[in-house]
Amino acid sequence: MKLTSKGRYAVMALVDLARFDNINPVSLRDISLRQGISLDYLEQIFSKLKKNEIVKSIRGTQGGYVLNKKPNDIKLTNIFHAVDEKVKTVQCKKESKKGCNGKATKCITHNLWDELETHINTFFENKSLKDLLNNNKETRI
Amino acid sequence: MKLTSKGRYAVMALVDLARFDNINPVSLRDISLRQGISLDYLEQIFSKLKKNEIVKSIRGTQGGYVLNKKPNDIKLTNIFHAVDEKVKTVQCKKESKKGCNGKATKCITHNLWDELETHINTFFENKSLKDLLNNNKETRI
DNA sequence: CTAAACTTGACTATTTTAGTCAGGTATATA
DNA sequence: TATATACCTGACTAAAATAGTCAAGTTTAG
Repeated sequence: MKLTSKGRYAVMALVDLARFDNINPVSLRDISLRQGISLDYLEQIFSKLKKNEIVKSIRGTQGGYVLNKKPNDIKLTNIFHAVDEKVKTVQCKKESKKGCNGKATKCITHNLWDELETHINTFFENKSLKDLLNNNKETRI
Repeated sequence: MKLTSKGRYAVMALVDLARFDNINPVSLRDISLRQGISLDYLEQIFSKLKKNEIVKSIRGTQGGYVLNKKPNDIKLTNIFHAVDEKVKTVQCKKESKKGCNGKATKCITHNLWDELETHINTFFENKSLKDLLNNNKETRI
């Protein structure tokens, strides 16, 4: 099980953004350069972040992106949800008629995977952008 | 981030095996039928489980597989490790010269991903086959 | 008016996943 | 001893997901 680049990039970019948006909007070009992420790819990601009201955009020269909420109110859950990074541990549909794998009985490890999913999601719900900013004060450039 | 079928199947198959191996070795054919997993795929998986000394094999008619340890001593970690299901949250090599993404500075979210990885692995280290058997006593066929 | 920056949608190479397929070899049992 | 059952091994492959690229815009500060 691995985290995709899209999810990782989204978080990296937002942390980067959060550190610099106090004064002016931050351009994707800058984030791209600082974080080593393709500009085109960042554009896709920020389009989703915007749709989910995590960031606001300002067009034109000197434009860029700004956080749309306080860092403390942006949880990893929100970010991942925005970019479609979901935690999936089971194949079977929840509450489907037949249960798991088209079988009559619930698959024997179903509870386990549900537990795992909850365990991971809890982590994401308890981490906000603010936590990450605090974490990185030491290594601030 | 999602769990692959290989990891999920490995656990499902072992739980199935653990429930039936008290008397005789369990054939992959039976597991395949009960769990709805392709026999050929199961063979690949069990080859790895055997190499990692999680199961023993008995060849020939009436043969099959048997657990090689007590259910309490088989943790999810061991199973996942055996079938190469690893938890990967970072792209960058740990302790590489350049740090993350070929950059001079450690990527700003590195600690976060390490934390996440640990969080998930802790779950796997604390769950054993025995826990799963207990969990499913109610639904036992 | 023009360069910087956001906006949108389509396209694609690569990698991973989830298997299949085709041959084996060992052994219990009749 | 014949045979069916079951393990064993390696190569192959279709489909999906990932991680982007590419092209053609629109907006706006200066």
